[in-house]
Amino acid sequence: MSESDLAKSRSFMSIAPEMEGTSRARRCAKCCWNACTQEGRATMWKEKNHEVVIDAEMYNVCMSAWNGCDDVDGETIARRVRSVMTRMEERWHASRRCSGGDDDDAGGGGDDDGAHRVGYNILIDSYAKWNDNDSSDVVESILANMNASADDAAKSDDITERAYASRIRPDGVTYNSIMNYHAARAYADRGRSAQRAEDVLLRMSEEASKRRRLGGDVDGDESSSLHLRMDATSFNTVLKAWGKSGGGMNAAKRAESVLRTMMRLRDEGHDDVGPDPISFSTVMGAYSRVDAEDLAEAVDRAMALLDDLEAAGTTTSWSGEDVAPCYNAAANVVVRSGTIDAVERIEGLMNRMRGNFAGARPDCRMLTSYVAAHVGGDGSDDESFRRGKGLLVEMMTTREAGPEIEPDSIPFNVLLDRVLKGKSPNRMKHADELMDAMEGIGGNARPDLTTYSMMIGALSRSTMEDSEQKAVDHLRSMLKSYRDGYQKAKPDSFVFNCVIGMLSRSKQSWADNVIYRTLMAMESQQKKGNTSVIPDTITYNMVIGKLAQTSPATKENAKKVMDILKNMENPDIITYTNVLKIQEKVNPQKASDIAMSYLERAISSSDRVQVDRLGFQSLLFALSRSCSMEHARMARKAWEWMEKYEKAKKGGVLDSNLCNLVLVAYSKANDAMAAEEALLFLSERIGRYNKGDRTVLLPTVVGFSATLVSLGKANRVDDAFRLLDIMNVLHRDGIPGIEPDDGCYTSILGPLAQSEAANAAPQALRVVKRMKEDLGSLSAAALNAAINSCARTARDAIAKRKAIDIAFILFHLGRESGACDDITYGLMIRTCIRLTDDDDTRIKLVEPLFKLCAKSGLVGRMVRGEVEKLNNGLMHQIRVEWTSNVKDDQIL
DNA sequence: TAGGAAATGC
Repeated sequence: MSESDLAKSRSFMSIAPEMEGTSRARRCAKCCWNACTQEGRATMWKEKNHEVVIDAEMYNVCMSAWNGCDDVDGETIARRVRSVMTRMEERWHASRRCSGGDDDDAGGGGDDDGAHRVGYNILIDSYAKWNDNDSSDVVESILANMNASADDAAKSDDITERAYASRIRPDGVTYNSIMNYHAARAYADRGRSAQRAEDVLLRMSEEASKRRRLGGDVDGDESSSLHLRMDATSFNTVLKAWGKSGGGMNAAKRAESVLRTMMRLRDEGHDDVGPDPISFSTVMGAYSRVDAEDLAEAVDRAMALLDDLEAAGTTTSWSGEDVAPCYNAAANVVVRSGTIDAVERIEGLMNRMRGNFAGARPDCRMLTSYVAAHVGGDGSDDESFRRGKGLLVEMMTTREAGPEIEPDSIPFNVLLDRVLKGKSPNRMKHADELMDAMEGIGGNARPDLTTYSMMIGALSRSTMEDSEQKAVDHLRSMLKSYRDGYQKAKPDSFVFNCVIGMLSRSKQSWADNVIYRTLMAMESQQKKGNTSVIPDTITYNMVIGKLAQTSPATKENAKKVMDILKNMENPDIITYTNVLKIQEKVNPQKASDIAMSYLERAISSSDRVQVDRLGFQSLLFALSRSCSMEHARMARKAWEWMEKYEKAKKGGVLDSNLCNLVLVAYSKANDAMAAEEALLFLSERIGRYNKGDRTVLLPTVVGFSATLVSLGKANRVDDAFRLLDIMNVLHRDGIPGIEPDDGCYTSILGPLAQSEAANAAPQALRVVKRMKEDLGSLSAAALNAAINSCARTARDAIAKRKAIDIAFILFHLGRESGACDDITYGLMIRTCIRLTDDDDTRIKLVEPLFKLCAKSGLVGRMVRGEVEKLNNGLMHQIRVEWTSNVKDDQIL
């Protein structure tokens, strides 16, 4: 930055306070920002030339400009203001250090103003705009530091230091800003922040009397800074805090008692803390936010407050305009109370206002309550809708002397809200009529963002067949209205998302095309600088949801989904639910990796848990499809984490089906420890159940089956039997869905057959025998799995001989139960072929099997395949039998 | 430094 640039910035900044309007405020802020961030270089330049100095005032103007920007979010404002302040402080401290004795440099720190209370006041004010962030301690420490610095500097013998003390000492604005900070945070914290605001008021009062006692001696000749005066604003800010606190009747009464303190102080002669109309309307606002059952009492309190207002009005110069908000607030309490005579009471209020304050007349806000009183609380019948609409149109229609009440969309929107929430079958027709009326009146009464949001929102909830067409039409007229310069119709992400959501659910053939065009329109709004239209998490979720829905799932779509995910700022659980939905079909291993990393983050982050039922299910499901032990362990960890969280919160995420998924994950894992850990998980739960905890969630037969799979894999048949015993006990105890079925036995037998254990065949026989005992019959699946285990395991001749015996025992057990199918014969033949070494023995075993098979009409593909493996001679013999016994269609 | 309005996604 050159000298002239800096000079330009300076002169620009000097006119900044007169500037209004967002874009100009921003431009100014940007200019100041540039000036201040370039300040390091400017200082170097200054040191050479002894000329250009960015002084405290320039910093203050810069901070004030940022603080005044209303089209950036509060966090940005607070960070920018703080950043300017930090530079200013650094600069100030540096110049104080070098001014100590080195007067070589005439342009050095000595002539610098240094930090000023105005800057800190702005800083505190900017923190109040940063929502969802607790800066209470930061803000309080700014105040404490200002006081400490001032006290410190005031003790100095140096006159410059003492002047600094007077510049930095907190003033009334500082204290009011601190209270305003707490008031801004008070929303629904049930009075904690309001109490803090009130505490600050008390401290302010103590500080004011302390300074009065000290008189003008502390800060030398700059004694004006010792004046600290409380004013009505200080008290009103505390009233606001109680009103916003969400503390219901108690908070409203606290507010009223502060108001009564103001009246007492006024009566004692402290005129500048006497209540003004704002005080009264704020307290009445607090009464309008009490719980439903307290509203009747709230109406009485509001009326009593009006008595006090009117009494005070006789000795003040309040105009009708000043007090109108109080009557409006009272009318609002009346409407909320839902009292039957609301219309009459509001008419009474209007008369009362006119009678007590000359020139007072009802305004748009009063009209809003009046119309709301006409249509009542629980929706409206056709008659009261017409009356309400007629009233609005009449009052806002221009006559010779202009309209009775300035056209405004808000009372229309209130009526529209009631109509849309009402039960009249004509409500959509009424809504359209109302929008036409708004259009007809024109100006500020034209449909605005709220109107369109309500209409489009209502359409997206309705089942009308052409609702998506209507919503699209509304969005179009909104865009046109905004394009024509109507700022109140500035679209935001909500209306776009709502329409896109409807279209993505639509069955209309044109919907996909219009989704695309709507996204384009969204992008174009963004490009034109409409900052309230940003594709957000919900937008992306709908797009991802749509991609994940397409069937069959393709790799291309999965990749698109992953690209979107990568670029998303705040993917949430719904995003991941959709991402997993498509990845599971395309690449299950990747799906479980994604689930793993999401859960790792969720578990380790200190933030509030953001996992809902559906999301948790898809996360566990993804993990349960993996073969990795790490994933199984994560499934268990996530379950236990969620269980702990639910215990504290009484949520409803977990159920038996989700519990099953943990055990399924272990059953898939290829790891020696899997069975052990699955049992541990299970026995911990059963142990709790046995100790009398009836709330513990147990898996169903699905989860137990999965555990039996793990045990089968590990060849732990005795443990499997114990588990079956436990299932029977629990079943008899009345736990639903836990009785062992034939699938349980198959679960043990299947992996047993896959295992390479030498004793697999006798183990399988034990299981089959137990199955027959327990259930009275066998299933083909179980039987086949057992026979299969005979074929795979035997190594030496004796073991082979034994395995064949077992296979035939199994076969006969199967025949007793009528459980043999074509696969059974195939497996038997395969077993015989594999476990015999000479053709004689082989044919001796296979031939009767085959005959039996053919006789039962069970020659299938597998039998055919096995028989073809026999050498030619044998093949021939069997073929003779085959062709004489088997019909063609059975061969195929 | 007060006061009247709306809402989307698995």
